[in-house]
Amino acid sequence: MTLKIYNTLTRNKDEFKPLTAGQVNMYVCGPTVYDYIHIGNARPVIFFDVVRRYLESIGYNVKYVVNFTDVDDKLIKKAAEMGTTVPEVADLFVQKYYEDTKGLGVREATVHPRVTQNMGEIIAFISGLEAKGLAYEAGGDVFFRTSKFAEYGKLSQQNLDELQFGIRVDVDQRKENPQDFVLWKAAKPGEISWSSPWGDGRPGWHIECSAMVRKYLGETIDIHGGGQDLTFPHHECEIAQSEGLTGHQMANYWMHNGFVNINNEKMSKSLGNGITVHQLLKTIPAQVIRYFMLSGHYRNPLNFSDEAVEQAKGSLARIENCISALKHRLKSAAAETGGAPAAADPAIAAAVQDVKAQFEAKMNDDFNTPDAITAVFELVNVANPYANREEVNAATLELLLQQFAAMDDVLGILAPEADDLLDEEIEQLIADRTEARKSKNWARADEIRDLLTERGIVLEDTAQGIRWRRK
RNA sequence: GGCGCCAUAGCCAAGUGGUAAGGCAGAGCUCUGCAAAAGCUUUACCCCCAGUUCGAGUCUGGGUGGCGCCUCCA
Repeated sequence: MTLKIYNTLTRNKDEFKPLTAGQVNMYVCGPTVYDYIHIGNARPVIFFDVVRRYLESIGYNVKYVVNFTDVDDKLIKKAAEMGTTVPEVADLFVQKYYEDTKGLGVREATVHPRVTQNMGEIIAFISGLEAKGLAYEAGGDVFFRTSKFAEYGKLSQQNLDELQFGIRVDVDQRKENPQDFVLWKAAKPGEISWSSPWGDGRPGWHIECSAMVRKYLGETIDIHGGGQDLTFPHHECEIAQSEGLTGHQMANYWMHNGFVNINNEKMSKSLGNGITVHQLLKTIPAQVIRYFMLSGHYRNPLNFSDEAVEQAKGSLARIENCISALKHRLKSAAAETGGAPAAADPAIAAAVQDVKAQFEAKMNDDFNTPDAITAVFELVNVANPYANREEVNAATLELLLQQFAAMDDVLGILAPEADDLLDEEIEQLIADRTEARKSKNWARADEIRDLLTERGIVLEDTAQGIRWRRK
């Protein structure tokens, strides 16, 4: 079974073939660290984390690079507002990025390079472009000469004659062509700057990714990803720079995720409806956020709302209850079988194989996470009836649990193994309730159950004794 | 103006031309001391109009509605 990836470059689901067998080099455009990351930023963060996890799960060694843009106009503005320096703003929000993404269960990238720590490579890159006639200097700024790169526009399939340049930002009159873009910006008085052959200044936005991709991953990489808004101009410009300089294709597969709307509206500063991950994690478990993000296909728009969160919670509860039931049965099953290991139930084993195959087939189909989640529910639909049987065996329970774990290793939607130690007081209350129930003292039993509910512990009476879980 | 995306049940969301997955919510039932969890049952003329086809949610054309990008927004 082969992995297919929708490639923005070809507008087609292409079969994935890595440059080097068993190895995937992948770059995703990271945040500009001038503020907390918001729910929109969280989508590529979570989605590409899942891409990376899936590639690893099917045996690839993945080198995953996510950059930080730690100097630009927004940082300069923020530093002025906060009465501090650009590096301090950057350090603060890089730190917050790590905290928030860790909170979302995201595995750290192989490398998180920062623009300001790669200034030599960036300047060398621009010099290389200049030497090839692909860049020109004008008053301390350096621009990319798009007229010298015939394929400019191939990623976004834009017809340059039809583009309306300057629709949002006035065209700099020093440009030879309006579509030329800046590689190096001369510093204004007092601005943070680095010295260069063109005077003091700082890099333009696009050049950092070209320079860091080349440095950390090579001239041609396997996968380059980011939000769909980056297709043009950002990724288009990266291609122009990198392919202009090296003469080699920059990335074989270009992936772009869709946007997150909030209550069916575009998230924007003017609407004031931005939500940071930092805020979100205070009230919503990370697993619920991940489930929500993965419940839609990554290229489709996704609408965030209270209702969507509630639905994600409810859906996850079904999976978690199932796993909780399996674990509970496993405890008593281990005691019942008394050491004689039984083989897994063949019908269940076959069903588990089907689920495994379904999960992989869906992930192989351009990372169809909504359908992959359906495979998880198919397993729930197999596991629940089994967990309700009078007789179970440990091997089957373990097989089911392993398959849940394997899928969750990719999706990361289940809460990590909680510390099952209850305080003595709570243990005692549960024991008291069991006594009360034996003597049919229902009032006392219900009283204790209510007490525990208030403490966030849900009790479930089963044929195999009390099962409890944290709410 | 150009390029591109989307439209499936109350909600979310898949769907390779061959009788429309899955989840949430709702209703009823079973189990339970009562619950919870679980199980069973239950809900779609796939935005509209043409066309191609033995057969269209799926392909083509035309509408309608929503959205993204067009130089620093994921």
